[in-house]
Amino acid sequence: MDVGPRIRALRMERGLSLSELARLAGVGKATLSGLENGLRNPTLETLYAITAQLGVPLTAVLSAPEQTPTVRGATVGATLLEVFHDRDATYELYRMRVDPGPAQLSPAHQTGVTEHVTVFAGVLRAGPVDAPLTAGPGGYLRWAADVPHSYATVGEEQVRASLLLRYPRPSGGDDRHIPGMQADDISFRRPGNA
Amino acid sequence: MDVGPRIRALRMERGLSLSELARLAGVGKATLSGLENGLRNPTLETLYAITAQLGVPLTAVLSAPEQTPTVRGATVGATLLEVFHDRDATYELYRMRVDPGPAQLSPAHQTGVTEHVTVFAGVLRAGPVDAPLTAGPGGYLRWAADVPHSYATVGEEQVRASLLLRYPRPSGGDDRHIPGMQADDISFRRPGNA
DNA sequence: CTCTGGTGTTCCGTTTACGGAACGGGACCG
DNA sequence: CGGTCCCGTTCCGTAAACGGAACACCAGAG
Repeated sequence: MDVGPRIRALRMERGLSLSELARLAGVGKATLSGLENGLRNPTLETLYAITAQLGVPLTAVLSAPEQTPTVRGATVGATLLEVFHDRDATYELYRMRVDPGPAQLSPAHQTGVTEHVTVFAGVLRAGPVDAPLTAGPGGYLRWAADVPHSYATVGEEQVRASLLLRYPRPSGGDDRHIPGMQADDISFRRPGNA
Repeated sequence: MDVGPRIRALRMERGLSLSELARLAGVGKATLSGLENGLRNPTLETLYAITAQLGVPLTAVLSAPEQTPTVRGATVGATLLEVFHDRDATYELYRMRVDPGPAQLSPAHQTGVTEHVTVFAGVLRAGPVDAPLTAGPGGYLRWAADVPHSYATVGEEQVRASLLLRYPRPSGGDDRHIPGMQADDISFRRPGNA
């Protein structure tokens, strides 16, 4: 939630001095300085004026820290994940690459979480450690993610897939649908290949 | 940037009264009330206390207003957009549905922004208003989005597509690749159908 | 009807984020 | 050396976001 370092990094990237950015954004130098150093608690208005001038949305400086696990590549040949997440925090979309080698393990998530994987390339064997599933290109897997689970390639080909992490609905709690968005919508399945 | 309505909606979803949420979040009722009604310009600290209590990340209530056009269903048969966005704010992914009828218009975005559309179903005619492009199922379109552009169906079938909004790289500025993510990765194209 | 317990809004004194100006510190030049 | 021109930080009066209390309103109970 401390946006200071991020703001400063973005400003530096653009080769702007503090004075310049303050002038461009129409905020006081004192404000920007204090903000970058974490000495102030900016209002949305102030923060927006600055991020808009930097050309990034507010969300760029507000990483949701504990909400996005982001298990990015721990060891060599490990899985590599890229992150999307929706605004209601009910699901997160990852790009996954699994390289040949020992299986990648993922700890149990909170109860109610489900994982949906659609394979693009390669053959993936993934799911609960005691009952993994297998899918090839175009294939689709799904499992409850409240137990430890694993990902591994079958054969020597790298696997490319999408991974959808579904969190239980904040209210209600049924798992039937995401409002305005069907699971199929992001399953990357070939059209006409139900 | 007016987070009020979103906060109120989230609170309602959870069946919380204003007084309850204010107490849970440790903020004054006056603050929450004024905030929901857009009469105040909250600090990050205040906003975070509330969103944390609602169980959503800050980003859930901060739709980047003019950065995400989000032309959600203005008129009957209008386009409907669903949002993803990455954490580096270099691209945003939408699901798009275009219903038959008059073309949907979108104003120019900031310079350097490109749009990439991949059609799932139906036939789409979209692009700069003076030079639209056409694509059917599996087809792919791309154009610079710094001019007004439009979306329309060809024929009476509803169009379903993905829309990728690419913002210019903060540093560098070339359009060659998204770090760790190739355009192809999210093009929804059929594998083996370059 | 009155009373009680809840809602959300408004009043108001306190706290604090705000921007302009003043400041200290280098880099460069004469 | 002094003078100039940037940088980023600190000072300080003003504007505004803050929380607590008072308020108007409504629903149900007695």
